[in-house]
Amino acid sequence: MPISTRAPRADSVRNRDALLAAAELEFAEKGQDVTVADIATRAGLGKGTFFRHFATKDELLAAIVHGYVDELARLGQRLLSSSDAGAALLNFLTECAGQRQHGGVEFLIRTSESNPALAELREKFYSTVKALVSRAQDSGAIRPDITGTDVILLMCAPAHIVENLPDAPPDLWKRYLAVIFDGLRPDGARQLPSAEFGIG
Amino acid sequence: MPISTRAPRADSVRNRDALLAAAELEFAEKGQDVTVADIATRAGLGKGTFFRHFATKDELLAAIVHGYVDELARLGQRLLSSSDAGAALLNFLTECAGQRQHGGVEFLIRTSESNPALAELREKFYSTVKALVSRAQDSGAIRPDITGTDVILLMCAPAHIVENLPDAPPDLWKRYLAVIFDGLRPDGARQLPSAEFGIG
Amino acid sequence: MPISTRAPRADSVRNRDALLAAAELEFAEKGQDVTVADIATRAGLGKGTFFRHFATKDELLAAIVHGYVDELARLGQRLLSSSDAGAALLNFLTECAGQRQHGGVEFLIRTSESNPALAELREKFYSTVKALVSRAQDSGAIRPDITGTDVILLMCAPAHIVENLPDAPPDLWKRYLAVIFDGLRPDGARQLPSAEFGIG
Amino acid sequence: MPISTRAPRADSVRNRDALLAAAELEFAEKGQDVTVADIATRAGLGKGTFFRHFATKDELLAAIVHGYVDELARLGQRLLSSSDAGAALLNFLTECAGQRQHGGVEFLIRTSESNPALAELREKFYSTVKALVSRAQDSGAIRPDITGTDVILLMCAPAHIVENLPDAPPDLWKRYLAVIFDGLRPDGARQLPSAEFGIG
DNA sequence: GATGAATGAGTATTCATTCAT
DNA sequence: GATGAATGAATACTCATTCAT
Repeated sequence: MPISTRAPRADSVRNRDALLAAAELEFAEKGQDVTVADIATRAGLGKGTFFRHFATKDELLAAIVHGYVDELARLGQRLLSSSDAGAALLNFLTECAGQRQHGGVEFLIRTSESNPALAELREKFYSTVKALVSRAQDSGAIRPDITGTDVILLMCAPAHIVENLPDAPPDLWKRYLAVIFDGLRPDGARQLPSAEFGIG
Repeated sequence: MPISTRAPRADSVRNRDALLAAAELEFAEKGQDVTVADIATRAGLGKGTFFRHFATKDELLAAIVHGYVDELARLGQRLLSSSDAGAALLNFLTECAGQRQHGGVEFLIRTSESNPALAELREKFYSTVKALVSRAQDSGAIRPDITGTDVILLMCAPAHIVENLPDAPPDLWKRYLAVIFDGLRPDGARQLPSAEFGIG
Repeated sequence: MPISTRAPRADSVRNRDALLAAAELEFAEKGQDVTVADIATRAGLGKGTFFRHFATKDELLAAIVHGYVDELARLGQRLLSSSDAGAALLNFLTECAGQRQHGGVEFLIRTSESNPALAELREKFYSTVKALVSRAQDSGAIRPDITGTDVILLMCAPAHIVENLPDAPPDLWKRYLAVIFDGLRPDGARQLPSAEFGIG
Repeated sequence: MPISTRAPRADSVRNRDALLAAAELEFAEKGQDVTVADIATRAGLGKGTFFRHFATKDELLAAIVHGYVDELARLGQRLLSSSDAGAALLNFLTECAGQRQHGGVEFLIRTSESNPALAELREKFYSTVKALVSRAQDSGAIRPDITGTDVILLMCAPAHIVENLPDAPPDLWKRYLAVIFDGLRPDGARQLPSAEFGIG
């Protein structure tokens, strides 16, 4: 098969990426009220093209989340071989909270099983986090009564706290990640209630 | 004057309360996308009745928030005279996070000055929290590098973390409040970044 | 029967008049977009009272028109005995166009037969105008090819022309009544088309 | 480029025209209370299609008025070079009053400056009428104490007079234009009151 | 494959009219 | 009799999704 069959595919990939990038920018600027038309226009494409790539607006959302969480999961995997397990977890959480689309993990947590690709990724992401937490606990950096589920849930808090906060410095979330991470440390840890809940 | 002259007004109050209650339930269930029609139906009333009581959907929201935050502000004021300042702050945060409509404080933080009653309440609430934090710091229960703004922002996190989480035990938020509160303690506190932001 | 039975009736009349007066003021201020609530409030009454006096908003409108047109019809009757028939017609048209509620005649013209009182009044009003026109023609003040119907229809024009005209002097309508009246005079009158239409 | 690339646009234009036509019919039948839904239905289209073509109900109105008045303004310009200035003005006024959508000029007079295209057209239209009047006065066909503003305002009267008049012959308005035009003639003209008002 | 026109269900809000008190 | 609370049909406008070109 000649090059001609590849050309449209290359175009198609480019369009898909353009839509994803445009959507991220739009979401970052306008929050949840973004319209499909806005995304398509920003990508320089027609609405019809949008729906050729994503059957649904939600599917685009899932694709964004997938790309984002996949990246984090890979990072987590890499950090599993770090020698300083406590620093590894902190690095990981910093990346998780710091990215533009922090909403990714939240979305992942709350999305139903309807999307198989996402469900699979979720398993991978969760187990990675749990492994990171486990190693950090073994190294004494994190208190032992904390579960992987706890960290997964607490992970989104710093970014959410500063979301939509007018006039806040852009790295304010680092401050709240620091507080929460201090809360995860063994120093002066008090007894925690209700441990029986596990996610994933 | 017999009760009969007040009766119609009593009905009206009952309806107003029904609308507020219905709205809280709907918000809790469906998030921010609740429709006026749903609220009215849930309250067993017609749409028109909704608008007799609240000129606008936003006005209802403001009313819910006001009632909720006002209660918390009063509680905070009472706790200011408690002898154990650390316990007082923890009690306060527990109340804040534990109520159904935890979104109230978040809403308060992000609302513009357009509603004077709410703006005034915000001042009162903020200064109460700051006073509680200050006293807790003086008593040594809270680390000194934390500001009132920090506590105001962190306050909403526990409830938000568990929001919309399927199958979670109803008091799971207490666990995350405990972690965050441990992070606010002086024990093993690490240096915090970017302190120059102040809210209110 | 003692005085007590008269008191409510006096009140009733007072309320009805208050509603009529309030409605005229509201219409004058806000045009056609007046609401029943506005009228009732301006009259210092409840909406329920409004509907006790007028089964329908339209019925109130009809009542206003009736009062207004009735006054004009009486004036017309009086002017029928004036010695100067031309001046009588001009006086009459001036009154018709000059009143606040000039819309009355228009309303009368366009209203269906559904309101018997109004239908009867219409007959009286029309015949009065026709008589005034006829006398003016006999006296030579008005051209002979003009019908009563013509005058009835032209009557509303001056007031309508200046209606809703921003910054116009309040008596601008007199200017256009003068032009139209000059057009009704015999001097230099040209042939008129299509005379076969008769109203009333 | 074959026709096929233009075909979708042709459809769109057809729909736009259908909406304009439907709107004119609806306005003519029901006055100002026409609903967007009615217009769309009459055009055989969905509501959404209406808003694809006109961002707002008012914008459609403006489009109708613009098309109509623009045509009249062009006619007026052409008539400016006619040799019989009096006949030219009468022709012009006949066209103005005779069109279905006579409301255009009225709308133009009363519309605020919010629409720049319309504001510009208004200037053009006004100056054209004023020029026609001026020429007619110079030729002795029109009395000298009449202003362009007077003619602009009087212009709408014939059509308005017969508007919504049941059972009236369709050209009845010509009769009232004739009367008014006779009133504009110098023959037997009486003194006019209050000349100091100027529009445009 | 790409485009953008068409669609129509959905949303907040208004207001004449009814009815319980 | 008076009141004003309740009602719900009606209205302009939005937006995800479909489909003809």
